[in-house]
Amino acid sequence: MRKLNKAFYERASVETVAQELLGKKLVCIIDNQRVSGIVTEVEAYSGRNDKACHANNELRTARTEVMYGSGGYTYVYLCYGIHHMLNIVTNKEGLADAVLIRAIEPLEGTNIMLERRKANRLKGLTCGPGKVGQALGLNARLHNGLNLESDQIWLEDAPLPEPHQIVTTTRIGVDYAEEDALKPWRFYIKESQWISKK
DNA sequence: TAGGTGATCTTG
DNA sequence: AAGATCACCTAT
Repeated sequence: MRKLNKAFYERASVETVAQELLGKKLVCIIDNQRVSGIVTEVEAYSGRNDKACHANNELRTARTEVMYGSGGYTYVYLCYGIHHMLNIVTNKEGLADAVLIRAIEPLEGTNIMLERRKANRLKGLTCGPGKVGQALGLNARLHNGLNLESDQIWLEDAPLPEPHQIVTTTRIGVDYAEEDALKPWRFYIKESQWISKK
């Protein structure tokens, strides 16, 4: 299956890219260990008119810099001192949008993911953004700004889920974002067993 | 339902 | 230079 390319990520609508990432295959080769999974839950964040986004109000710092680059790169950051969160940078250079990968369905390398997560069953293994980062072996210092057409991490094309299989809700954990907390920018696959919260 | 955890950002 | 904040997870 072919890798999703720059044209896919550089599109102007981050909500569209977010929805279309559902069902795609995420492959990661970190520490020589190949693991993969199907994307089951995502959230869109926009650098303009979205108080929930780290790059809101054109905020430009060392951390947010990668989001201002062109689409098709990783944005990995540490949250609450513990969780390494994987985001996909979208849109053109200068426009800081990103999609948070919140859950995947484990596919290849499940033994490695179980070991990294110190778990003994697939149920609950990768349903939540912190769990995804841990299962993939991601680290904010090492894996921020990676090209998604590289051989370390990429997404492979797959058929879109039917519209009726996609559930749309508000985003998790963004209550502080006032009116933007109401944006319906979280998307997940309805019947998937790997969802952070139904 | 509370607490752990540490980088990041803002304020003084 | 210090303190508040934070796109979460796990265990009581």
